[in-house]
This record gives sequence, structure tokens and C-alpha cells, in this order.
Amino acid sequence: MSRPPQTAIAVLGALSVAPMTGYEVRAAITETLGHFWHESYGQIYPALHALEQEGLVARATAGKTSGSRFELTEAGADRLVELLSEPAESPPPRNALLLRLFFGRLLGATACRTLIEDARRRATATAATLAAIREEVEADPTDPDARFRLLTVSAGEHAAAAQIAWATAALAELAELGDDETWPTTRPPSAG
Amino acid sequence: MSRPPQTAIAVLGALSVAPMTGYEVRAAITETLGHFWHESYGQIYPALHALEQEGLVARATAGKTSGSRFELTEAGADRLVELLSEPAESPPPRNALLLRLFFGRLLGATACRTLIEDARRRATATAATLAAIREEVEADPTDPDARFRLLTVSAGEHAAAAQIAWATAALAELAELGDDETWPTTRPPSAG
DNA sequence: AGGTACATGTAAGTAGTTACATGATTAC
DNA sequence: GTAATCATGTAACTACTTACATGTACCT
Repeated sequence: MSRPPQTAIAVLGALSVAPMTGYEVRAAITETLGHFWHESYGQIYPALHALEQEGLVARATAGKTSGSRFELTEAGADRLVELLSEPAESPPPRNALLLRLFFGRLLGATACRTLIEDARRRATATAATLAAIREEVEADPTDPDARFRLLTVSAGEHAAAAQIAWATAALAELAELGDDETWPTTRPPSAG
Repeated sequence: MSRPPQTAIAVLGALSVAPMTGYEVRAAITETLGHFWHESYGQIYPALHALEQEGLVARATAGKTSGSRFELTEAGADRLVELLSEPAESPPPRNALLLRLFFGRLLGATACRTLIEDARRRATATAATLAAIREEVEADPTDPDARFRLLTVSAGEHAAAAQIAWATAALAELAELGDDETWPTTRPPSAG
């Protein structure tokens, strides 16, 4: 298989909920998986065509005027379970914030503080979004996927809370510093 | 600039500590930035050549028998600070674990538990590694970068602790479930 | 008739990995 | 002498984004 299997999971997974156009698949992924997953059109449309070739999705011609909805075939449903069972390997870490902070002495304490404040702001916004999602999911007791979705929401909430706590502690730590003064290289015992 | 600027930061940053061969740059990045950053040879060698062309690094011919060490030029040091000052944009999220968990009903509760246990194991191992790094950094009071490094270690510790806490809670939640029985949906108990 | 949202698709470029080929140096 | 490690590099491939081109449907 040449097409990225992770994209296939997201696309097949979206179609497992309901038949959709490519446009709708993209929207569904952004809306429901948005806080931990992402796909662009440049991935989705080619993936849809490849999946169609393999007989894993089919065009559902019924009803719609423009565009064509794709639906999961039986083979597609089987394949989805198969793909979900493959080991979950995330890409190697690339945290642009920590990379900058690591060389923080060169960057300067003020710029570091700004970076951390930005990160805290983003984490706070994420936490608010997740709270809204949680409420929405909890409001619908008929959704058989609710508890699994809440598991992913919870993961996001834990991560966001940790990020906020870290940022707050880091800012307190950095507050000791004057503007762009670096710390003394070999600190005398008294300052501490 | 054609070469990825993030790679340039990592490479220039490594060379800001000491002159190194490409091989050593790779090792330095793996060892000291490893828990939040990654570069492969396929990135490092081309980056080194491009940086040399731009006059940001130069070959330090002295001393070494095989290979040639690269050192930061003055322009390179300036450029590093410039690059560090650029906004820290991390790639869009792609969490393979949460993607699978989101479709956990299709995957089955048992497989989900395994995934989460793996994640917890990895987070525990990460926490141990970070504790060792922390000790090492704290043991050397002369390192002017120590406090910035500890900031990145702390970020990792917070994230790992959050992951462990989430995984433990999630496993408790999933423990309610029988083998691969899904939770009751709206449908009646026996009607397939 | 004009704007907005829906919808599809691709080309060009950027990013990054992996596998391979090759050889020098060091340690035993 | 030979195995491990140090060292350099590239080609082929996979993954992914962005910008663009194009058109339809619906609302006012």
C-alpha cells in the first residue's frame, strides 16, 4: 500500500459514522478529531480515490445533487479494524518551543517569557475548547462512542492542564531574572 | 532559504556548544535534545553543507585525523539568535494513540487497554530518563545553560506525569468492560 | 447579480526517513 | 586480523502543505 495508512484510518473512520463527500470528511476530521489529528485536502482526495480503487469505499450516488458521497464498503469496515489494530507509532517529537527554550540563554529571558506565555495562552484556549466538547458529548447519552470520545477528551485535558502548570512554574522561575540578563555563570552561594 | 529552518536551529545550536563533525552533531542532538527533538543524517549533512555555503559554519581543520569538525562563525551565531527569535510553530497534531482510541468501539476494549498500557509504560520510561537527566544537569553547577535545560526537562516531566495519570484513569474506566463487549448502546441487549 | 458556502482536484514545493554504499580509526 | 565505532554522503521514497484553478448550489 502506497498511501499513508494513518490517513486511511482517519478517512475510513470518518466514513464509518456516515457517508460523506471529501469536503465533509475534511470537516468531520477537523471538528471531531481536530485536537489530536489533522488532514488537508491534498491528503484526503487522493486517499479517497485510492480507497475507492481498492474497493474499501464506494460512491453513494443517492440523494445528493453536487459532489458524490462516499460510503464504507464491507471490505472497508474490515480494513479499518485491521488498520486500527496496527501499532500506534507517533512521529518523532519536534517541539519548537522546547528547542528554543533549550537555547534560552542565547535567546534572552524576555523572549523566553513571551514564548511560555504564548504556550500557556494556547493551552488555556485548548482547555476551554475541550470543556465545550466534553459537555456536548455528555449531553447525548445515546452515542455508543461517547465513552471512547471522552477518553480522548480526557487525554487532551490532562495534557493542557500539565502544560499550564508547567508554564506557570517556568514563568515564576524566569521572573527572578532581570530583563535580558543571563544568570551568573558560577553563582555565589548567597544568591539563591 | 530552502533548507528547513528548524533543522538549522538544532544544528547551529549544537555547534554553539562546541565544534563537531556531522556525526557528533547527530549524537549531540539525540543525547541532549532527544526527548523533544529529532534529526536524521539525511537532514544533518545537507544542512551542514548549506550552512557552510552561507558562511554560517566553517570547517575547523585543526587536530582531527578523520572527518572535519564544523564550528560556528560569527555570522552563524547571529543567525542562530535570529532563528531562535522566530515564532515557535509546532507541526499539526498527529496522535496515533488517540486516533485509535477515538474509534475504540470498533477496535475493541481489550486492544484499547493494551494501547493505553503501552503508552503508560513509555511515559514511565520517559519519566525515569528525565529524572536521570535532571540529576546530571543539577550535578554541574558551572553550566550556564543549566536552568534553561531544566525548564525543558520540567516540561517533559509534567507531560509524562499527566500521561501516566490519564492512562491510569482511562484503564480504570475501561476495566468496567468485559473482554470485547462494547458498552450498551441504545439497542436492546439481544437484538444484533 | 452577487456573495458565500459547498465541492473537487492538482502541481509544485517542502520536509523528512530509510536504506544503502563506502571507508577510516580504534580497541582487542 | 577483525570487530566495533566513527564518519560521510546520497538516492529513492514517503509524507504533507499550500496555493491555485475550477465550478456548483443556495441565499438574498
